[in-house]
Amino acid sequence: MLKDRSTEERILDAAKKVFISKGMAGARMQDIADEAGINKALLHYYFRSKDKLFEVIFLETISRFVPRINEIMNAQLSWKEKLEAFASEYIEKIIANPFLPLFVMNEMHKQPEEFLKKMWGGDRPRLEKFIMQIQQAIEAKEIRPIHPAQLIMNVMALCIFPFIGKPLLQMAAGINDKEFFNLMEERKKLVPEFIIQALIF
Amino acid sequence: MLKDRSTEERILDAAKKVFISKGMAGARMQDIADEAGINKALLHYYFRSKDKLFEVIFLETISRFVPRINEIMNAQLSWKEKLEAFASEYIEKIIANPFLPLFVMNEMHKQPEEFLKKMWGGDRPRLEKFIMQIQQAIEAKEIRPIHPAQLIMNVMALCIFPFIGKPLLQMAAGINDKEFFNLMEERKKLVPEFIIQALIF
DNA sequence: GTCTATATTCCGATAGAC
DNA sequence: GTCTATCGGAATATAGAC
Repeated sequence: MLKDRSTEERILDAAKKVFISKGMAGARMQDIADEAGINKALLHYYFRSKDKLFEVIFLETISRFVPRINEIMNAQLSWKEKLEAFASEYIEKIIANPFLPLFVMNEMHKQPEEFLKKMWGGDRPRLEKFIMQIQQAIEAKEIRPIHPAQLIMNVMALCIFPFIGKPLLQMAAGINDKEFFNLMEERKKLVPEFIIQALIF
Repeated sequence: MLKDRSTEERILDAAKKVFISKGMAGARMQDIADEAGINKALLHYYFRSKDKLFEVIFLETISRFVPRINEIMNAQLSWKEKLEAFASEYIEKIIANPFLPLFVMNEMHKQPEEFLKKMWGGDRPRLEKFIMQIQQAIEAKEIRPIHPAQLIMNVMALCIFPFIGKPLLQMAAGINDKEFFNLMEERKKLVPEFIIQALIF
């Protein structure tokens, strides 16, 4: 807790930490106040309600993750390069924010309709160009036939799931935190390789 | 709500539905009472507290999913057949209980220590045999070298994640509920194929 | 802006009639 | 066993002093 940071900034950092680790329903305003080193009343002074505070955190958080998808998927890159860039960058990001995927998935399930509008207000992921590249690679007999949606699911699953299922995986595979971290680092290269091997003849 | 089902049974069904869709923290005893068609007091009559009721639901739920892992992974099957059996059976099960993965992942993250003890009290997943088969296949140059833990992550990710990330995937890939269901059916065969193709030379 | 104290609402749990 | 009514605590939110 640095003294020179503004109170509002400290609240936002504290709220992000608490909301992401406990979820909206599990988070307590007292937890956030303690984490920020202030009292509850100040939270309401800066942000009217818990709902408002949550909304700020939520939108700010996902806005740091969405735009880069479009940058990668619409760049002048081959489908292989896009897979490599996506896996590498997003696994890297999630390593730095390991609780974020479960948080986002939870809130997406709870607020399906209005969430979508706010999350991608004019900022929907645009995968058409990538999908066309895949379809062309299929027609050119470069890769096996696959529904583009299945491929997208596989990419997201392989990048995101290990962080959501970490406890399950640690139990099933018998690995500790350090080993888990090393495996995640390795996945930045392993995931695109795995996918490309599955696709090509 | 069938009249001839016992009150305890109705409560358990209602609690399962509410807990799985809202999580422990988000679920209300009133919600469960309404869903079961009774009042709150009866919940406490049958199960002392919310915690106790949740524990019953949680253990009963996962116990229907864990043992089958050991059955498959220790059967007299090749590593390919085990992958096919696991993917097919678990995707099938999750299609019938689509909200269950997110529920289980959430509660695993919240109760890491005691969760593990209860979840696998003498019933840990035993993947040693499968792991040895993979290592032997690697040594025999049948498949590419891969850390067994990475393979296990990939299998679980490809089977489980689509249900957790459904809203995200529907947004990214632009698919509706009916199309999503069809894709999940297709995955029972697609996932093992995808993995095997990625593994073999 | 920041605090203490308090109001208000919500929710799990219990008491007691039937 | 099942209900209504209510308690008691916890959590969000507000009032008001400084």
